[in-house]
Amino acid sequence: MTRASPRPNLAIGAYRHLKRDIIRGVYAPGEKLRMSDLKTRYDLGVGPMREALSQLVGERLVTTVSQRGYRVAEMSIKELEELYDARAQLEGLILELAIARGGDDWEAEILAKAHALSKVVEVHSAEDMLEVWDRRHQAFHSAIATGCDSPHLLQARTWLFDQAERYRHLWLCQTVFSDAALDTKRREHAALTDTILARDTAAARARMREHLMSPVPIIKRVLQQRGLA
Amino acid sequence: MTRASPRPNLAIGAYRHLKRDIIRGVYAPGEKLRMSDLKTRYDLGVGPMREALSQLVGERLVTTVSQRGYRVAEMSIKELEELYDARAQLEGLILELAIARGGDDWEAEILAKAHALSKVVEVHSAEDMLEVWDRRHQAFHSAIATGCDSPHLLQARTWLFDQAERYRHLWLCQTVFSDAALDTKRREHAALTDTILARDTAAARARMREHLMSPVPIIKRVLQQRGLA
DNA sequence: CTTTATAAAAATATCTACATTTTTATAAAA
DNA sequence: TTTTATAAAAATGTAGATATTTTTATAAAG
Repeated sequence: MTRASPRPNLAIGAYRHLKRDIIRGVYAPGEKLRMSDLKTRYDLGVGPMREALSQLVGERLVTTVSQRGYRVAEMSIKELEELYDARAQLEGLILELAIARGGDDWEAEILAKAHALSKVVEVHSAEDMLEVWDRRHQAFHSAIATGCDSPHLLQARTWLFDQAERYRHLWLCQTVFSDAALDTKRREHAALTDTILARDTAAARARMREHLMSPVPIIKRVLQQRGLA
Repeated sequence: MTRASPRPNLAIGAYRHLKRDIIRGVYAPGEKLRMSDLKTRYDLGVGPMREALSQLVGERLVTTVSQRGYRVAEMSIKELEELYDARAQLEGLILELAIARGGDDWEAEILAKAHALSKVVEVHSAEDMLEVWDRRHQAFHSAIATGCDSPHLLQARTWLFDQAERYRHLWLCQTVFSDAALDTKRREHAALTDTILARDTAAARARMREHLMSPVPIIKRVLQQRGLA
């Protein structure tokens, strides 16, 4: 009988909650995070709140200068472009390794996840985009990546994803896919899956890059509208 | 006149100090980090110490379970092998991008750093390995990587390096290079530099991988001697 | 108008006391 | 011997008080 899992301490809840709020754009890029406000919003004292912030600093979603408080990390078009390029590059590497290393179970998992994703035939709201489509979308891509059989590369991938998530959130909230757009995405995913199952590395990499970069112009426009250079 | 930089808070110093101690093996893998001991050793109270630990948890050098305290992350041969493979893969990607993107200044910087590294003609102690040779060695490799022109990929690289640093430390402390070994390393670095300057991506990648993986058998033996599977 | 100086208000960072949880030591039962 | 129960000791986590630093508001000087 293993020991029961202890109740998570307050810092853990605050970390999760604040991280989620940052990603969802509750705070503007560069916005000051004042302790008096945070204590109230997340219902805890200074100590655990500072712990949560420390972790988010380590994750680069929050910046800090001693005695000058904490701020949400900035966003910019320049960062967007470089970040998405970096993600596409790493995803290409991971995909190549997965194609070389992944077995039958890996293929089966991709097909299962692609199927679940394709079953989303209509979305009505930004909430649907986030909670329904994008969950399955992420699961699909994770299934592909898992074949690389490298926990550390997957962690680096996760970190880049976390950095990109604020930008992705802009895209997903801005964009409610029409039926036609969903159909287009379904085709993209199917074509990507085909190249992967065919173990055609070059084609898979090209499709993956194109697929990953497709939200960039949309996000760019949103950032421009918000006056972020 | 810009504002003076405020004095770093206590958590920052503790973070740096503890991180350094972990990397240098002051604590064994998996060792319990007891707050009463940490407070004394790093001369501060619970609050800032917990902040420092939070950041190290985010960096995966420390693990924690609520109510059960903190521990230094484990090490293993399995992790060593996967981590070094991941590093070699990412370094290969970064090298390929650097060769495609780097200009004349980048080449000049590599030559300068290679030159400084080659000037180390003898090392007498583990301290020399760390403070003299390895500083220049890291600077050489960083100069190469910088050409990829992707801050996010470089950050992912840094994170992998941090994960590897405990393992590297075992190697560097275990291994005081003889003059002959230094000469061999010098040749490796020169050959690597040649392939880079020749913009021969395939050859450069192959040499880089071989070079990066060369400490693995040594580290493996050290881990085995210490009973880490 | 801008700059400088000052005081007050607000924010930041840390320590300590203390409630809660976990671990350790010990004794008894199986 | 191992397992169980109990109490004591130790460790963990947090709130609140407080010292320090920064920011804001205001007035005076240039």
